[in-house]
Amino acid sequence: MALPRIPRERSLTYGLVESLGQLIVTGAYDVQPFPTEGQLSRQHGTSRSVTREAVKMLTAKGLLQARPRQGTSVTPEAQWNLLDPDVLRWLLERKFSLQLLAEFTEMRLAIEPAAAALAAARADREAIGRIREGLKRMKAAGQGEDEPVAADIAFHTAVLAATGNRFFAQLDPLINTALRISIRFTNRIKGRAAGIARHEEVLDAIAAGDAERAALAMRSLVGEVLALITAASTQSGTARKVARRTAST
Amino acid sequence: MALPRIPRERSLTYGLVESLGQLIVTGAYDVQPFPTEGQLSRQHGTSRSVTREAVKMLTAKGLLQARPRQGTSVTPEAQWNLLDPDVLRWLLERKFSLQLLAEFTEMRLAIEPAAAALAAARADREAIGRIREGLKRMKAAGQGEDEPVAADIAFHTAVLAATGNRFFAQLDPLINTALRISIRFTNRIKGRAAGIARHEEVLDAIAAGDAERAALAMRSLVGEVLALITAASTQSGTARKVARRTAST
DNA sequence: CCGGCACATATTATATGATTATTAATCTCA
DNA sequence: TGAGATTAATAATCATATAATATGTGCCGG
Repeated sequence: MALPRIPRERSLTYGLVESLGQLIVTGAYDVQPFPTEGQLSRQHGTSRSVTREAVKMLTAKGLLQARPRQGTSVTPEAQWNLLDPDVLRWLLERKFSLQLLAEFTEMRLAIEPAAAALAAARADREAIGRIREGLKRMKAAGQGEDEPVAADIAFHTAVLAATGNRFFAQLDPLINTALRISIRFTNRIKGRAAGIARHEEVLDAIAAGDAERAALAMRSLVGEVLALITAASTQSGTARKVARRTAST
Repeated sequence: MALPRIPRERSLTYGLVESLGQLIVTGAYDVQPFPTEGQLSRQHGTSRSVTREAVKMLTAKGLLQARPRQGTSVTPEAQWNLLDPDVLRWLLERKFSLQLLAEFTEMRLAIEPAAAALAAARADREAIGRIREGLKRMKAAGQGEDEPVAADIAFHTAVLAATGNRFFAQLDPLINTALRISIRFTNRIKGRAAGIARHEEVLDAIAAGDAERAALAMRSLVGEVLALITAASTQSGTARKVARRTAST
């Protein structure tokens, strides 16, 4: 069997993109002006080529803008491409806020029920099989840390893929990232048993080709998550605790 | 009054990103292998710095990947970041397909009703004012080419902004691009009078704070567009005509 | 005191050439 | 035949130089 090709993605440039991306989203450059190319190079011990290429990548993601004489600067947050997986990841991992997680979950609440409905309408056998597989993994998973999370993610990924719609599928990495954070968070509050039952409901409806029921089931599933999040953002004690825990990861 | 600052965005690098992006999405490199850095530089008359930085930007958008000895290559289409405004624009403008437009509209059908509901629930006076303004512009607009389109886009933009949710707002440039194409297309088929009435319905519901009605109204609005598109993709005559017209723009 | 205009200047943009690191492909030898 | 060494192609990185471009800044005339 073919060896799982190891993607490098660990060049100086990519490393710098990661570092800078995280620094930017955490607001490190909100007070001090963004350094010039030369300063950046010196600070990170990279040549100007590497620096420039990293800056260009961040520009492509909407985080930076550069003009001669004026220098490079962080773009206003409204222009950041939140739908870029890297940007969302940096934000959720490095500048966690219940507000942001809630807003993203609001979008999930729009997307995932529709995805379930599309999957049910499409009724692709193979795709449904993969959803079922995800659910099985959830049931089989012990109380460890990693596997239950991976299984849950596999379930949602499979639903998105089953839509046969490239844009829904494209949301997968975003939802993955948010789920990882989200699960870490909701697990604190309630057990997983009820969750599995709800997931089962979604699968049943999709397998039965009942789009409407699938959408409703998925809506209640995601809606519950959103409810937990918004509830927590009022009782700020929990919120702060999670924020701290996440930031330190 | 402050002069409208002219964004440059017309450097060699950005120009090359545009050219290459369009070439890539149109499948120009599906048969021949992607050129090496040196070849690219010669072909486009740019230095290697510019070439490399453009390639890096396209890498950030998921269109390219590069490894030593193996060279640069176009990533499989599934990995393209369709949610990047540039990528979507290149695809819709240079490689128009009813299939893609339909898939995007399916996503709009998930997003926009939810956005309308959120806007209604939020009931931000000022934001609703901007929606109303968009509608007024639609009514006032003559039969010219540009203004009605701009007004329609302003309406949808205002609704997305009124959600107060950054992710919904982030979808704005994508929906703008798709709308421009979409309108160009649906106008061929039916007049605009009915459209205005539907838009009015959405505004009324939002202004009344009736989330459910707002969602329903928006759903029927977008649903109609989707119906037109899917209907057209069966009778391929129209489809081909639009495709040609779009490609030549 | 004010407004406009030329100009110096800091910074990014572009160009060029050389060197290094990586890795697919090839070759060698047991 | 297969494992290990070698080769070669290519991106990655570095270093340096020149060009383009805004943005103050100061001068001048009113």
